[in-house]
Amino acid sequence: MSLTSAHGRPMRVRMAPSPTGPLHIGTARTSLYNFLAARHEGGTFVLRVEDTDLARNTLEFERDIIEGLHWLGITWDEGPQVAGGEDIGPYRPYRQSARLDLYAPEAQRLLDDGNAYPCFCTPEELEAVRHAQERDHQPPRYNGRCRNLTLEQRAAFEADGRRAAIRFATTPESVTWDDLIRGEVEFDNALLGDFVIVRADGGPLYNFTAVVDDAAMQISEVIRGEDHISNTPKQIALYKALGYDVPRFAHIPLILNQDRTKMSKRKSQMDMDAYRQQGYLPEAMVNFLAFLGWSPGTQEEIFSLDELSRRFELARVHKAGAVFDHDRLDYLNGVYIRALTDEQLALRLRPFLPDAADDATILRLAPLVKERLVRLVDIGELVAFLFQTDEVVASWYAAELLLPKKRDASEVARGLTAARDELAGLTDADWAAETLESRGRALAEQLAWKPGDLFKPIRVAITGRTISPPLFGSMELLGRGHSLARIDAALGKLQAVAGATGVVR
RNA sequence: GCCCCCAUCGUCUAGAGGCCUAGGACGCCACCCUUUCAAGGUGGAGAUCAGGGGUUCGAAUCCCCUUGGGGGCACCA
Repeated sequence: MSLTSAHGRPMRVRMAPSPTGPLHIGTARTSLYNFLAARHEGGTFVLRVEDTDLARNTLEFERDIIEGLHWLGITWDEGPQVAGGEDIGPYRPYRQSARLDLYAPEAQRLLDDGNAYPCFCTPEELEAVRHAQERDHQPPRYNGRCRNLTLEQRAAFEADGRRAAIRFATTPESVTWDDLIRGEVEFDNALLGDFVIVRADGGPLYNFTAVVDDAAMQISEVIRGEDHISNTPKQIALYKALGYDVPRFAHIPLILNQDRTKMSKRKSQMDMDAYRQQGYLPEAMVNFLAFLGWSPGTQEEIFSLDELSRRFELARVHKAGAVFDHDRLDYLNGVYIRALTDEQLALRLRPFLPDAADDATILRLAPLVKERLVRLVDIGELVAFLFQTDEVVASWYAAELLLPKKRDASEVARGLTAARDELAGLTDADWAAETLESRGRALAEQLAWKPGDLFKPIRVAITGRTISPPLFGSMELLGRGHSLARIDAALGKLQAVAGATGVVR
């Protein structure tokens, strides 16, 4: 069943992030697609760190990217497994900063074959040309000034102290490739202009290093974002000039902001770590990301990473971009939270709760909040009442909040007092949700109140809010002493109001 | 400006000529359940398949044009 690549070998794909920023949604999604394609085909997934932009890349970002991918459950067969760590795999090293020596000979080969030439133009000169082209409504591209310099002219520039960049000499011809997702794509290289492959300071540039490395690492399929489509003709020209086999290309659709522009930091939350810190589960994130541009063709929508590996096919990836829909992510996160056992949920909740919360309490809490959590971080607000003093909780609400519709303060005070007396009769040992509920209901019936009317003031007294986890479970967790104290505090507040309006209890 | 890509409910999508008076999910609305909020259940609104031409007995599905949207045009990646 395993498909073979363009060259008859097993599939080898790669993800090549640049550690110039933290892991973002787009990188994660492209990594996921590469990972899934490799797993589906029984191929190899390579991680290569493209850190040639010395000015912008950092080890911290590399760590964020690697850890973020691992958090999602994405693993790779070759490449660094930890930031700054040792590379694994037969094509070591996998960090471009450690491969610098490999690019120079290839650039020299291009020079020797006449496929590249030194360019002495300064940034200012280039800028001037660009401006002139813009003014004349010409496409902005290199004018080829240095392409046919004589040896004397080159020597003169060098004597002048100028350092040359290396430009690739583009052949004006039409290139075509059969994109795995888009089908045949055609491009006229005459429009390209001679692009720089090595900077004047000797630093090799992206289009060049990517080609040299992908060839060296025997990459068979290049799966990357649609924003790279326009790099493809340049790279194909490089592959050919260097005498390498050209891999197959698959350009996946972009992830979009709400306004359908390419997802950007400005308009969307892009850092994966931010989602992690808010308590999005990696399972939900993976499921969500996978469907941004792919679907199995059925009505199923909940998939684990393993199931995705089994079902994912590049051929089913869409061409159109997909908007990142937070509502849907939230929904999926809820689905995955609800699917957790209490033990699993308790474990995941730990980092989102105060240190005062002990493991036993968290475990008892889990079933109470499971159906109410959208993100794990929401646990804080939901159970804050458990970790605050009775005084603080009392300060959260005004006495009016204790009153159900159509019941005044003195009535509620009466009901609450009855509840307090009833519950005070229970021992610590009897203080369990089931008992509390049956006593509460019996009392409501006795008073001829709707249960809800009696439970509302108790709820506010216990939790300080009108919205809370199930009342009796909450009281059980809070314990007898604090529960009774909080009801007393509520009664005190009612008294003040009733007193002010002249109503005697 | 030039080049390339794309186009089904607000959003994610099903759909590879007849099964489509276009299906599912999220979101939204209503009702049910219910101690609040959720969760769950039921139902509903929501897409003249961007528009126009073809091809065909028959088109969301194939072709062409138009329109709209996006991406790219660095000594960044």
